[in-house]
Amino acid sequence: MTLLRTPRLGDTAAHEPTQEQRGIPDATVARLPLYLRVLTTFADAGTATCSSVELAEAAGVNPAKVRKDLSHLGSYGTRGVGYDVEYLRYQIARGLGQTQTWDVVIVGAGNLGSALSTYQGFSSRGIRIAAVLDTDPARIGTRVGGVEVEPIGSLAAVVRERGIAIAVLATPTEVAQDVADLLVDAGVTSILNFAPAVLQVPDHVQVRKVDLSVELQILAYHEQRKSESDGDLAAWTSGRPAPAQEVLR
Amino acid sequence: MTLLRTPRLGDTAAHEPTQEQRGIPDATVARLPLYLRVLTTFADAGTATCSSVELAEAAGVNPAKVRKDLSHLGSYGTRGVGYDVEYLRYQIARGLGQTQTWDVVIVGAGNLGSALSTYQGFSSRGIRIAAVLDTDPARIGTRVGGVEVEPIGSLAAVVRERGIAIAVLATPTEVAQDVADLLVDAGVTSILNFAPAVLQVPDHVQVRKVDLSVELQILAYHEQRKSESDGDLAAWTSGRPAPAQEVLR
DNA sequence: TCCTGTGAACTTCTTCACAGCC
DNA sequence: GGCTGTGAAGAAGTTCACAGGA
Repeated sequence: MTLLRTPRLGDTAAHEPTQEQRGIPDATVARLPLYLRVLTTFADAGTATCSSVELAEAAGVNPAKVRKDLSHLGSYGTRGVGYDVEYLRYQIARGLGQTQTWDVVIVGAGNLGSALSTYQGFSSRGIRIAAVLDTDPARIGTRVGGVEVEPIGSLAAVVRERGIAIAVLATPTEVAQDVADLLVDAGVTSILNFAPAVLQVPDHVQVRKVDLSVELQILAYHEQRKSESDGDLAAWTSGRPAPAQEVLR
Repeated sequence: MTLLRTPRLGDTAAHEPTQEQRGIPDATVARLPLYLRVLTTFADAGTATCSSVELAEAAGVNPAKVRKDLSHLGSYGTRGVGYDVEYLRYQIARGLGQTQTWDVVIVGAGNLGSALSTYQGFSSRGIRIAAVLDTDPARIGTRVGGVEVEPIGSLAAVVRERGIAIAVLATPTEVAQDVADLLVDAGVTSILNFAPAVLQVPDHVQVRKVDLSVELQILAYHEQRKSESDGDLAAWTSGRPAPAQEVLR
């Protein structure tokens, strides 16, 4: 047995990313808002200081992960003591870009769009619903969540005048790509897509997708596995008929 | 310097996971529903066969990833040819546990709960909204998406009688933990949580969280980075005042 | 003593590249 | 020749464990 190892790439330390602040890992970015929320509850409760363990417990993650995550922002803790709640809160907010408020346009004033428009909790997280658009004349002019629904034709003007970079796509799937094209043309560079469609957009536009049925399908997969190991290991061949939900307790 | 290394765990190869079918990687499970959807559009278009490249393009992922993902289910392709659309569709559905329909209860008939109740597209993915519950007397008895809203007191009976394992938590944050406790007591073992709260549940209950503001906050973070590198590298010190959104094109 | 910050081990996921079969 | 299935490399993320400052 030889155990030869090819040399590793990525050892080109010649041009390091300069310093901190050059790119926080995706996984960390996804957790920072969670820490922020926890710190806000701490602050509301009058807690001035917290340890990584306390933060971790409240956020439901591993303490080492908290420390590693925070270390990507800088060294804002004090050894032997912990983190100053207010100071850390500010630093995370700054790292996330929450020192400014981001105006967002929602396209689609259906059930989901309306739900999002009325969602309490955006404003305290640096998000403001600046406009809601729809094509349906019956919806245009009505108010959802304090914002008047405007025709989709206003998109370009709305984006330009209100300096909007982020859009929420909450239309039916069939028109999702067309709306995405309109958004890109209007100058939007980030799209949160609730339609179960793969959007085609230029490279400079980022898309995040939230797929509600996928989430349930994932849960269903794990439920299936539970019920498989839950006694009836027996039926385990191939396309056995659906075992009826009563089996699931 | 000693360089002592604690012995490695996980070398107990004595009890290997037996075979395939023992656990599909999480990342793969999260993508299978996407493939399923693509295959359905292929089938609707009359396509009988497809390659990993075609599937990958339609799903917006890397072809190698598609093949690796599918290999976790078994060997259902034909070398030199590709995959039979119908056959693969069935195999993925089976792998995901979609040969049966999963009844789901939604708790909270507010805007979000209503939006979910009326969401078209669950049914074709093996999900059926079996019940919608709320505490508000004004909502009880009304119909959302063809289902009559029932009082939260019916939870235990509903879960038992309809054999429900999966719940959607779409209540205000303040009551989320209380409702989660009720769900667990009623026998629910999977929760899709839309409330921005970290739920405390027993080990046998799995929780997936969808946090709408977090998604927007992540997009905002990347927007911030774009605008930083977009010319004004200059202002890069510390808590500089928000640069007004006009900068963002 | 306590708790952060971090190198390094470990795990998981992604991508490459090619052997093998049609 | 074309395309799958997969070992192995590479990248990213997680966790451990401990050095070191308060």
